[in-house]
Amino acid sequence: MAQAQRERAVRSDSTRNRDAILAAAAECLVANPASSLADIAQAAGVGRVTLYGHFSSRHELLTVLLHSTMARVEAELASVDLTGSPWDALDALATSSWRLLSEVNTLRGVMEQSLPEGEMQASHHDPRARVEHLLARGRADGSFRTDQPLRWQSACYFSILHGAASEIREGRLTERDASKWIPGTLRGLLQQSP
Amino acid sequence: MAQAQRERAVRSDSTRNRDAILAAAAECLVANPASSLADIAQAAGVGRVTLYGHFSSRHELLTVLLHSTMARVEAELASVDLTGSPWDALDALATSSWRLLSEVNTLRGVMEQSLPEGEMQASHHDPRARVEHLLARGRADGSFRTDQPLRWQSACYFSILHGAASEIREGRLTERDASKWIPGTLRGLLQQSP
DNA sequence: CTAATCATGTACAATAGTGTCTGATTTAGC
DNA sequence: GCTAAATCAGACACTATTGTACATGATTAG
Repeated sequence: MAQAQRERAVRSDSTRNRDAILAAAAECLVANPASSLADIAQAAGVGRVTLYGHFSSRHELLTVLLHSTMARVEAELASVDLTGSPWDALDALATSSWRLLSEVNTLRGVMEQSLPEGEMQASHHDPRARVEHLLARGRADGSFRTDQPLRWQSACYFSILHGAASEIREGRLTERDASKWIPGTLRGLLQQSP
Repeated sequence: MAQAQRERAVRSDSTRNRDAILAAAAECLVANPASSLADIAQAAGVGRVTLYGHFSSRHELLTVLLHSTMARVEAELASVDLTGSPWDALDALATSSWRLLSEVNTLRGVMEQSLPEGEMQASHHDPRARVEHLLARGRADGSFRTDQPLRWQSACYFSILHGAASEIREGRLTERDASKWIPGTLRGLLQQSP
């Protein structure tokens, strides 16, 4: 078996269009979760039928998009050095990933109501696990406050990141400002109460 | 003018059904923003045509629902005593309103993508104005940290409340726990850094 | 240049939601 | 009990989206 004959290599514009479709899908769906495939195809600069040449259904497009975005997040997160103090690790993790994390979060929401029911359990590593691991370390060595459950602190962490992304989408905040205020806010969230 | 003859009073089951429809709409739309009018009518225990007897279109139902929910929020917020210390006022405001606030926030999101474009500017008082007024007072008297913009702190305030509501919807948090952890978290958000 | 691959446009069927109309039936106010 | 008001079920036209089929035109590797 194993592709007996690949008489021709994959055409270059094919992969280029495929990437354009995925990029356009991410952009459209984040802006408006109810975007149709026609909208996405138009935003990608291809015909609607071409989209079906690459993804056999809306469901498949969403699935591939979610997985590819999560893979980018994983790659980004894996490259962050978390060996320093919990505070430094927190800053590094947040500033390097808040943008992507909120995107994957939004896409996850789109899929949840696009799929019949259920499905969706975290594919690969849940980014939350990484955050909670860091939180556990900071709590263990006395850096972070421990009068609140770890799960709650994790939820607040993502709430802040997601909220910042929303503010940006609605034009009330710039990316630069978000990057500037997020670290200090997360510190306030986790430091011991006086 | 002014209803020349009201030969009959409004029938009681009519207003009862109207209320049931609004309640069901809030419940359905928060759970699934793409709920159809048929879903809502069924959840309210009435026929689909009866719904059209009360609201001439999906748009009108959403508008009335948003306004009525915001009116409840306004009433709830107006009854909160904010004259004490900024910290106490913050606790009171958050614990008495986080549930409703997140509901109105979700409905606002549903409407934004259901209306053609634009519209939607805050009807009546934006609940945010009330929060920002309190924030301004706490910043002025030195209670809250001032090394971050007021708008950012306001955004974080709503992010925490909205995030807590999301966690509850997904079953990872109970209402009791949310009420327990929210005040302490908001304090950490606003207190001076050490 | 050549030939296979891919993109394109149009057309079509199937499905789902919206909004309207009809007539029959039940309900509640007086 | 009478009567107006409100409900209900079913059917209809309209629109939008999804997914498929087919014939034609463009692109690119070799």
